[in-house]
Amino acid sequence: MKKPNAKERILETAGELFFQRGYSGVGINEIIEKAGTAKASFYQHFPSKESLCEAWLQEMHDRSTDTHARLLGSDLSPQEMAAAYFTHLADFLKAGDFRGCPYSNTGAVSDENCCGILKLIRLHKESTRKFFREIASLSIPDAARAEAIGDRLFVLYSGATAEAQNLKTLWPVEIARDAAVELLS
Amino acid sequence: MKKPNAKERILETAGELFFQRGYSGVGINEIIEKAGTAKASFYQHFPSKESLCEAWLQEMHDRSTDTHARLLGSDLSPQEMAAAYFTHLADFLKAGDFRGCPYSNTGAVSDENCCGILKLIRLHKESTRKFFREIASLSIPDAARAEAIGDRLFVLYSGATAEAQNLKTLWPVEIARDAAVELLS
DNA sequence: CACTTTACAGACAGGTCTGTCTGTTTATCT
DNA sequence: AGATAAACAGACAGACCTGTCTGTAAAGTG
Repeated sequence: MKKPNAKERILETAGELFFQRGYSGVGINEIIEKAGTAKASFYQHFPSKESLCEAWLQEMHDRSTDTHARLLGSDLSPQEMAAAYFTHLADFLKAGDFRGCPYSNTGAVSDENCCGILKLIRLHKESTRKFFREIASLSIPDAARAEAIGDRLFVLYSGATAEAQNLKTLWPVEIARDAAVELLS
Repeated sequence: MKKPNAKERILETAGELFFQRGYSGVGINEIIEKAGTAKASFYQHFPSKESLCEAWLQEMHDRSTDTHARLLGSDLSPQEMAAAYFTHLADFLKAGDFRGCPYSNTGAVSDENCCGILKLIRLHKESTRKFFREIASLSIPDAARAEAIGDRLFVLYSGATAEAQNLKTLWPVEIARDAAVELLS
């Protein structure tokens, strides 16, 4: 517990740095220095910086999948689920200096060459969209309408994250949460 | 008209490149090569790459201010104004290979050192927020409610732009436009 | 014509980046 | 103890970056 192996230390350190300063703003040298490993060790575990980024995105995606499942499996009402998820976002942003969505931020500096990264971003976004659609389907009988409302929740969530980052404030999240609760009532 | 001066050529070329590949993905050397100027000429007009970025953001902001004023001064209904603005966004994204919001994308790679850039981003975002609040105030008598609805439109607009970029598709814009029209009715 | 401004051409310095390489040290397992 | 795997340390190459510098050519103005 005190001393995980090199791969885990690299992944954890890189995650923090990528999140704080963006994928393109952090170099391998800084990562290995802060993780306390040698460069050779890094390239033994990850063939490239890009693959490290993919591992990071995948790890976060797995965690968020768990969160979605836990919320959907809870006994909260749909409105409460959505509200809890937006509150979770607010806590996340507050704790992380309003750095916004790691997926969107990474996508903003990835060209079409990084297709592995772009694929993971889309995977996560579609998964989040599906999560909101499922919430919506719990309180809206009409399936087509539920899908449309779920998509609206998704767009609200994304906009709240983006603008909280740009403006370094929490009101977009609160606005989006209120709108989401209204949409589900 | 065929041959603007060096400064304008640099600004125009840099604008296209920054938009297509992001601020951090484009170097001075490429800009001046594509603009057909010398490096010395560049540094005669712009003290740094960062100041070039600020000029670019400022230029776009001025244009969007015009668009806002024109829309607000038109004889369209509030719903039509919002719908037109989202349609404008759809056209913009389609024409630009779904590169998303230049301000948000630039902000994602700027740290707190680039305070001039960050200030312009916030300026533009607050200005867009105000634009949506004014639209909302045209169809919602209660001032406080109008402000809240305007903020929702703003968050929807931002989320639509972000997710259209991530997913390379137009449905977030259509979803947001429908939601906006509903909010204003 | 002389002068000044503007732009061109491109070398250069000093730094950062990814990724490769050589070699040493530590830990684990039989 | 001996063997094997993992991690260490760090130099190095090659590319790219911003910004500075020297010098030349063209264009407008008195």
